[in-house]
Amino acid sequence: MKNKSDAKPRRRAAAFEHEGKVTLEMVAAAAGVSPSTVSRILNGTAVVAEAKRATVDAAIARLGFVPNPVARGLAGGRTLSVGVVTQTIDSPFFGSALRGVEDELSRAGYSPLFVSGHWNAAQETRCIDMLRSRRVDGIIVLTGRLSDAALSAYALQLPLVVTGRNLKAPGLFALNFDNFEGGRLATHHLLTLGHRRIAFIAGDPRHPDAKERLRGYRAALQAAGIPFEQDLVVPGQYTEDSGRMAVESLLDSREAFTAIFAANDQMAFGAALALHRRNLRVPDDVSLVGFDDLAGALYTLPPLSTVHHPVYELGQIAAAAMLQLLAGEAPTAKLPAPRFIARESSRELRQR
Amino acid sequence: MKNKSDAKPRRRAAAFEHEGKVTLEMVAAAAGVSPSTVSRILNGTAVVAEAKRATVDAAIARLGFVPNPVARGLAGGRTLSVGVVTQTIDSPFFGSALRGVEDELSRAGYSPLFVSGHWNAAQETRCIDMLRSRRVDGIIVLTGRLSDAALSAYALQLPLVVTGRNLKAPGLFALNFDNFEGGRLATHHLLTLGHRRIAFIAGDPRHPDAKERLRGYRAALQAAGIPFEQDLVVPGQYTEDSGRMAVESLLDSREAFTAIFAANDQMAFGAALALHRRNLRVPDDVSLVGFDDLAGALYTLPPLSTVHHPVYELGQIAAAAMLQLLAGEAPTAKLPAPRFIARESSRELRQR
DNA sequence: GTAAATTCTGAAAGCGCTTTCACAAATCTG
DNA sequence: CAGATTTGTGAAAGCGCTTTCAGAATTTAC
Repeated sequence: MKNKSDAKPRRRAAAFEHEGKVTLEMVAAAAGVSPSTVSRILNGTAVVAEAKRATVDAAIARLGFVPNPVARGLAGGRTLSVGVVTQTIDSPFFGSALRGVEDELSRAGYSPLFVSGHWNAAQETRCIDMLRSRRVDGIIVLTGRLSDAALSAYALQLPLVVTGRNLKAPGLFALNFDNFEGGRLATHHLLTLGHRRIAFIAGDPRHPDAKERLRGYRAALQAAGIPFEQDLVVPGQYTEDSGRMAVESLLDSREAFTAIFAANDQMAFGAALALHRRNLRVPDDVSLVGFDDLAGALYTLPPLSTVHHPVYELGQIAAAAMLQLLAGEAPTAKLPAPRFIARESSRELRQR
Repeated sequence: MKNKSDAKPRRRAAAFEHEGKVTLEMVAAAAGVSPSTVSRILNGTAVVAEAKRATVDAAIARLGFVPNPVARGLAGGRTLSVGVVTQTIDSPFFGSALRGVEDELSRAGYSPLFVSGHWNAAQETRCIDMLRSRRVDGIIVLTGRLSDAALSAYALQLPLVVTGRNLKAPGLFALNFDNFEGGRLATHHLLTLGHRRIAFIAGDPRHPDAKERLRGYRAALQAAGIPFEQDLVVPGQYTEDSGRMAVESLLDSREAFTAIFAANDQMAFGAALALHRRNLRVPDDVSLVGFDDLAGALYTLPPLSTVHHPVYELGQIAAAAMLQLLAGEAPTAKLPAPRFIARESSRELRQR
């Protein structure tokens, strides 16, 4: 009795399955060849006589046959899917990257399998194990907290593309953006406008990108002969709210500044709100620049000056590199260099 | 020779595969039982003697066995994965929903497979076919352009959860937000503040939600005894830029208005920019309200008054409903009712 | 105490495809 | 033109699991 009710959904599922599904075997029968031959034609694994190939192609078309990726995965070890470890699927930053991955992968008939690591090494490890158990052909890791050593170890087992770090290891391709140069560019922009006291809202120091952006800030300062002041640097977490709080603590500290460089756009958005609340106008009272050039940066009031980070391309290039790895080639692609986009949130310093 | 280089990556992939993978068969051998028994214990398909169950559990733990979902999918028809047809993976709106889906699904050991339909019926059809070929156990369709008839047909073949429409069909569960009420609420809010000439930036009329929101706007107007004016409604596409253009055309038309209700937040963001460019201040010169309560609505200048749309919950509930469908139960969940969130972009009308 | 009904469990047949293996046919040597 | 190569193809063995089927071991019934 218990059994009966248990079986019900399963039986229903089974009924769903065999719904007019055309199998390779049926194609073989229809074309009068063996399944092996059909498989070979499908995969281009071996040369097949032109006549047979034509017959089989015709049969495939006539029957509307679509190979079953699940069976393929079991038999061949290839699933035509690649895992993508992202951090937060609903962030404007990763969203673009995922879209780039998706577009590029689907062009080659691959499907992405997205999982979120939530900036947590343990979680990321679990994600990767899950992806492996699902037999993905390769994994793209977008930034994250996993150690280089851990990643290198995984790369021994299946092709890996990682972003946000510089790392050389067998079976692994790393794609990095020049965050240092970006940080330098943004700071340089403010310096050019005459700003001398530039506050910096930093990202989490565990992030290599965050560290690099800070390094760029310091380098630009140094190049301009301006001493670095620790008190002008406030910590943030790459979220809007942390940007807001950073500005508040900055204002409370009574440290003088005429410009703010936020290590990412999201924090810049928060910073803008905090300034607004204190009746400070951007850019008249304070110049504000961000980093990443998120889609939203165009629609803040005023539109945000920022460092363009080609996030969509990042996803695309990472996916293309994965495809190359899978094809046994060695990817060489690089990300475009950072560009600063001056919009309306920054202006020349005027004497007050 | 050609063959040799072709074979290389494949062989490498094969080497990756058999990397210390523990199979069910090995567990069976270790526990001294048959594979069937192990399978039964894994799936709870039948009662197994307590002693054996213990031995097998021990063996599973000792060997660190993890069942292979691919094989399971082939053999049993269940893949523990559900397809999610979204429209744009990098939209702030869908991002939240996807996150809700992901969180809820993973709680039950299922994985989501995200694909983007890009507001295009043909593309969505392709996505669904792809998901079916990958043997997902069910599909969640977030809004989209597919006809109700097409969805009902799919629902006959595998469990379906759809959002953004009211639809009753076997094997299908529809989850809808009360967009009419939301539209009414937002308009009512502006009316309460004394506004009489309220412009409406509409969404694509092919969207049922967009139509409902407009209907809500009209209903509120009517309830207040204010005649509807076609010239105060301008078309948009749910994107920031379309919101910007809508306001520009509105301003160019010289139609008088004191408030704007944008049918979604993204258009409200664009609208805010357009107003700013024309030196109109929000909310002093024009009140502005949106719809959706995206994460970004908190960080616009000024923070946007809007209708809260529980998008994350939408994803969660959709996923939970799918899980119920899969378990053979009939879901009954409903979305919370719309709430209006008054922030700082709207204020009482003052005589000018 | 035997016949009948219940459990529990293993053998074996797939799921839909890939891939080795071997063999027949075609092509090439000298 | 016999022997050595090189194709092109089919048979069959999996991939790792689920699930029927039927037999063995218990339990229940009369």
